[in-house]
Amino acid sequence: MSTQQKSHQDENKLIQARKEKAQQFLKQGIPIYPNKFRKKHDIKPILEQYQTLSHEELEELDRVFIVAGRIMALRSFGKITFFHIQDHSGKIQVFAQKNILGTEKYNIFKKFDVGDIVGVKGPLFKTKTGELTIKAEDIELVTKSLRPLPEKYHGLKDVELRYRQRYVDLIVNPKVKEIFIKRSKIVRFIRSFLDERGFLEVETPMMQPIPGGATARPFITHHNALDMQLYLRIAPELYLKRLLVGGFERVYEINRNFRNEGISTQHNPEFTMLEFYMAYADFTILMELTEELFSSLAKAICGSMKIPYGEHEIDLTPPWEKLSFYESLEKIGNLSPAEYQDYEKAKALVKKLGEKVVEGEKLGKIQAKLFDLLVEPKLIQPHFIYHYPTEISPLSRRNEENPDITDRFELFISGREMANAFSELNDPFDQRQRFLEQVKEKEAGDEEAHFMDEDYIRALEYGMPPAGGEGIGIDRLVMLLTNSPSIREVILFPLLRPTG
RNA sequence: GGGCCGUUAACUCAGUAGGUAGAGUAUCUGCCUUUUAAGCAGAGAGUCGCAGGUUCGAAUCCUGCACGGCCCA
Repeated sequence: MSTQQKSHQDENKLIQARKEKAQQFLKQGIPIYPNKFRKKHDIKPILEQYQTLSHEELEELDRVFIVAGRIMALRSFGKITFFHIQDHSGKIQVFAQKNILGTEKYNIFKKFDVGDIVGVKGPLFKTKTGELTIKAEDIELVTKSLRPLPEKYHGLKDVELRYRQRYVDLIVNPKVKEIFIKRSKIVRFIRSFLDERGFLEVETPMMQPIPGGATARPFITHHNALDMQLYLRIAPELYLKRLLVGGFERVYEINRNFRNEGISTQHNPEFTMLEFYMAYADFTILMELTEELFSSLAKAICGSMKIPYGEHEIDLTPPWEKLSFYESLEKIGNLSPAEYQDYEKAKALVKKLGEKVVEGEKLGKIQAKLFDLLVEPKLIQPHFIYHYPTEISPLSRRNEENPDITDRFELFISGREMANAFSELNDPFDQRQRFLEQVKEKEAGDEEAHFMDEDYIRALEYGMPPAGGEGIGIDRLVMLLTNSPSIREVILFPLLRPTG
């Protein structure tokens, strides 16, 4: 269906009427999309500064305010009208009176609709009910709105419409706006947290010839001029570590990753990730840094280290619980070493729990599935799970005492993975072996297995200082700090199938 | 991929043991100079998601499809 047909189809009488009204304005010489009005004041500061003043004090103030915003509610009484206008900062009531504006202006104003953007000039006063209000001496149309807004009391509830037309959601649901303001504050907090500690923010490729740094299916694209296949990145990790080789000792990047996988309340194909790398540090130092980051973030954003999430209260006060991967299988998963160390028994158990086991899958991977099924959902309060099997950690440094496990941890809160960190593997011999293992798995049919990256090996051969590195899912963090049940509530435009 | 649920006016929602499609908000008209989910009186507004089927008759029952939500994988 063409755009034109489509736009014709979703016309309705209300839109028709507004279009006709707009034509009437034009005929009267009233521009419907002028760009001449210059507002001087934001609404929120006006409310904050003058809310407490008395009637008399406001009268003595003798100040004219020039504000602009969208008409949100209109209560008309014939010769007077009350309405609210909403700008980016807040909402204030405006009082329009025929005697003050004059008949001509008042009659034009009376034709304005809820949703129109208007500019208002006038002094402040307080109504009988004590609401701080602007007494309009002038009102002009700044932008005509052609579509009716959702119902004023219930707002826009239809989840699908809210995501497809987020602009409407943002106009009518103040809580949605708050989430995205918080999201911005969270990201800004993280940046200054890292900047203060000497980290350098960098940007590395989103389009990569070899996708690396995570086990995930990539999106594939093609560059015409170079006639080459490119992948949207699944992680920035290998590029950031090349920068450690290059001599930057503390780097971070906050940006989008893309994974060609399913969509759920916790997964969007593109999502935002923080990754940071710290030379001359290891995973234990990162645990402390993570505790510090999360707890100070909660305090700054939510005002407390104890925050509500769903039916739980999450306590982010450090220090957090720490359990090794195998300890967690035993203590939280209630498994015995005999159950999770025996390949056949572990495999049978995974199948019994309803998860598939791919032929030839290694024990580490099966243990990870047991963890996902039996442990992860129970980790409501913050838990560091550390010492993951080497088989499932191809970029992590081996533990000095036991080469079958790595100096790696993941952080879980509210039953979800929030961070993944490790002492980085900087031994090019070992890294090559690990890549070769991955390539074998890829050849055996595991689409998520890592690619061999010869240039990355070459970089390690120049020498990468020992380092700790960590990735934190920003969307999930925002979900946690805004008490949002779905990742779509914290992504402005989540991916949806297009309609018709 | 599987299961369950949803889709009715611009928005929020009712609805029928199968029998002419409803309310509130919004819109339009009229009255109204301190309202704030303003009020009062009146009017207009719907391919009941789409396509088939059963039936004298389907928004309602059946099948398929689309989109979405939740849960599982």
